[in-house]
Amino acid sequence: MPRQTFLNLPQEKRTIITNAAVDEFAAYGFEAASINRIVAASGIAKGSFYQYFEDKMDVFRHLLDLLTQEKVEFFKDKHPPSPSQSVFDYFRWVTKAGMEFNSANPLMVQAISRVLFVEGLYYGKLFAEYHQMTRDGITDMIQKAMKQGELDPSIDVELAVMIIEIWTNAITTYVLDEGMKQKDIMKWVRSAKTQEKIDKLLYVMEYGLRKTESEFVASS
Amino acid sequence: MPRQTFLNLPQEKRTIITNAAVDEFAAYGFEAASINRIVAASGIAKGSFYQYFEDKMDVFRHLLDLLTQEKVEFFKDKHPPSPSQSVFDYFRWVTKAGMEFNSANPLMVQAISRVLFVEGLYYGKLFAEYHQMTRDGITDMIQKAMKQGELDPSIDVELAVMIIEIWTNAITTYVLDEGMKQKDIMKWVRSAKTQEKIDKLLYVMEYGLRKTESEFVASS
DNA sequence: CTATAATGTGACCTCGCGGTCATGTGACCG
DNA sequence: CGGTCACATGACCGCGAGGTCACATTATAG
Repeated sequence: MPRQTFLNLPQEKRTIITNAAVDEFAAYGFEAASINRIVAASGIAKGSFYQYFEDKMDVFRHLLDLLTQEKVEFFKDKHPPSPSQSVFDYFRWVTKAGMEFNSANPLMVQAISRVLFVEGLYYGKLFAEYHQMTRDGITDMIQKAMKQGELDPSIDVELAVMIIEIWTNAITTYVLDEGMKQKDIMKWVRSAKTQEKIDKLLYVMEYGLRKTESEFVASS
Repeated sequence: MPRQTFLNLPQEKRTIITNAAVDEFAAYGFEAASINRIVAASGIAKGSFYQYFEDKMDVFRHLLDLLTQEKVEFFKDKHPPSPSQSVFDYFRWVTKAGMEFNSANPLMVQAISRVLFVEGLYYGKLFAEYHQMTRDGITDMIQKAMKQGELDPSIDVELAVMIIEIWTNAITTYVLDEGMKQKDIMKWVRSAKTQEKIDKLLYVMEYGLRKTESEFVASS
């Protein structure tokens, strides 16, 4: 958690510092991110930085909190198109809303996901928590779908979770990597071509997953 | 390329140094890998290290060469089970043979893939080359399959390549991450349970991909 | 045995890192 | 006005990094 001193700062100054940190983490990841560069980019003294944050991890946590908060804010107004959707429709909706959010905050998302999923893979506790949360969410979704009779109950849940997780990460990575090359990432994300590509990806996944366990056993 | 001095070394010594480098890169990635630790683990002087290699990148390139060479060696004796396979059978075979190779050289593969795919994503030329090579290989495979009438020619090739690539990476990561937790990675990879899981993954992918473009358009 | 070339060595260099702290500054208050 | 308190500052610290180099050691050749 940032120190009180930071919270007392005028919002404008906080924003400058936050943005500098986002840029730095997005560009260099956690290990290689340099506090010297962050303070230089923010136009503050190094001593000030350490009046605001305990250490490097503390800034990063702050960014993570900000992102979470903004994501909650973003999804608060949105409602899934219809109450009794199929899981796949729901998942498609979540994916697309997520893409909208990511393209509205590309650098922020890139900074976080780079640290959490890339470096975190190798030395992270934060990552382990996040990872488990995601898996739990997906597991719930699948089990709910089974109870509603949308998915064959003999399906391998663990496997389905893995598949959905992989796809989610792959799509996020794709949107960030490809989208960042564009002049206007949001325009690119919303373009018919991109949307069609994502639809196809989801479709392939959905179609594969719909096959039941029994069918697999029978056909293999 | 390593210096001549290194090539003149007795093989045993070269192996010690190589292994130390593999351990280091596997444990820390490229940026955070320490030449001090490598020389300490190898029992050589730092000066000697710089008589063998130009710099840090040079050792890594050497490991990459070694891996490539060993992979070629490994696949040389193996033959795809039957000459006129379907692409999917062929792909399944490649995937499984790759898993065998990876579980025979887990640390080496982990070191390389960590640097190339994880860190390389963000600052790599080496990665870009490797990436393109993989994509080209997969593209060839798909186009060949189309000409042989195994795949609907209206399929989106670029999309299919993307899907196959994602799966390959996901499976490699899964095998390394999960397998490294086991006592005997090779035993784990060869176990019926693991094989079944991989079969299912490939099956989901295959089934989704088999749907033709036209069917997709019709159903969406 | 001597001359020469090839290897081995670790003290040393510079650099930038994360982090500290004594001191400066200015707004507010009695 | 003096005193206090929150905030600002940048010189400074220790560390470990990648990399160098003058010198010691060993192998080879005549």
